[in-house]
Amino acid sequence: MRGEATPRLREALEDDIVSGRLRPGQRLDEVGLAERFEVSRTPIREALIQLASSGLVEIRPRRGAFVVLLGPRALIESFELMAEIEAACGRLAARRMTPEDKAALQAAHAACAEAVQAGDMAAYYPANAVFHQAIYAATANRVLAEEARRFQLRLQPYRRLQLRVPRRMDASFLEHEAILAALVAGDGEEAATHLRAHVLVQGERFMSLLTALQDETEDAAKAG
Amino acid sequence: MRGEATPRLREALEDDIVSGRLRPGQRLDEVGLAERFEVSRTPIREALIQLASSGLVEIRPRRGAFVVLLGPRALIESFELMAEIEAACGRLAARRMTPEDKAALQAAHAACAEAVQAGDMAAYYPANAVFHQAIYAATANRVLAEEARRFQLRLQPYRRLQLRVPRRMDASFLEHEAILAALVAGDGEEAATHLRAHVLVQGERFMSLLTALQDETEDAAKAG
DNA sequence: GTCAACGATCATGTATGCAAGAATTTCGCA
DNA sequence: TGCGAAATTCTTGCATACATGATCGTTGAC
Repeated sequence: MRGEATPRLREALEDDIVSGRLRPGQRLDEVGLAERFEVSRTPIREALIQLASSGLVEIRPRRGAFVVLLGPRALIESFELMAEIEAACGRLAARRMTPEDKAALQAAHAACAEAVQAGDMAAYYPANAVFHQAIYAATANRVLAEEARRFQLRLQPYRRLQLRVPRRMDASFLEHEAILAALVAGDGEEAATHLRAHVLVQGERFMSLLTALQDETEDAAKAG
Repeated sequence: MRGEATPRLREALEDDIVSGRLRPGQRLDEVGLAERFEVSRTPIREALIQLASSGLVEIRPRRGAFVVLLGPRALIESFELMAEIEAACGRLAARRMTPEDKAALQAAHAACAEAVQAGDMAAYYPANAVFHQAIYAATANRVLAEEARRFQLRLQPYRRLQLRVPRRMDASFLEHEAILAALVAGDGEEAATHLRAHVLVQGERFMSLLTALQDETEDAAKAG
């Protein structure tokens, strides 16, 4: 294996976490990972440190690395921050969008529309991510775009659960319509407001889902 | 050698960079640092990776670690992002400030006032940082506050140069007054607007200063 | 029978060793 | 004397070795 190992490991682990193959709270054993990826512990450790800095992993000194498990409070706060970042992206994107940016955004929106009409949630979520990334790109601010992408990744493991919220996809798509309209019209404040609400409502829906799941778990615990 | 070395090294290097003892663009030799701190290369590498993730250091594969030197474009973009983050902090803080938060903010403002009256720039800059941190704390959102602090650190090496901008301190203090008033009045949008402008103007002043310095450097290069 | 303390076991944190790529210097040639 | 190429040197990236602190099981006391 010639290429650099650490970046490859970071991406692989990142993908495992974001895709849900590694669950929040799960312990990441250095030796185990080293064996699995057929490298020594050193690049594993370096990858884990990077993931910790990007917020996907938590390293407790002398106790090991764990896939970050955001508590209810941290989740609310994270969605709130994400909402503000997205709002900022919308503000700036509305003012600076090039025709190419608009075309890319509309294409992403069309892909979302297709997924909605097909009722295909599995297709909607990546399309949704692309839609938002198109907004990031249109800000003409790479630092901001990178920050937005970081947080998108960070919340990805939790967003996945939203698949279980009924009719969320249709609502999301309607919100996208309003966002797109504001952006195309060049109305930054309007775009910011819609985007903020769009992300916040996701967070709220998610929190209710979470409490519901916790109740289920508690009931199961009591029953078992 | 007691306690963990890596966190200590990270903090030490962070401090060196933020304080300006290590200049942007400077190379960070692993062996040299290992000797200086009397540890092996391993914890040095881990500290550097962490600093890279927090944006203070850039690691170029096989070429070493360097104190991040933000180009003009990245600087503008970073200040723009910082402006949006601070604006978001203001929006939320205005709505959620407790009496304790207000007291802390007013105390920080008073410390700034003292520095201004004394004409003491060296005292004003830390006081200014405390003022902004008081706003972060008042958001009641630790994730957001942490993010704001990260970027404050990241831009610190560049802000220092602003000491040379004449009358910036007085202008900054007047802007603080408007921000404080909006926050105490609970007007989130007003606070956000003032904070955004406050940070953006810093960025703009800084950019003009930077181009001036570059001209000087070029002249010196031509002359030398 | 329960709890606490001690010891064995294991994982992490750090040090050291080694190989491959980058930087530098020197040597050859024009 | 100036430029280019090869070889040397140096540094990074990864592997391995070792020590310290955590975890878990066992044993003993109450």
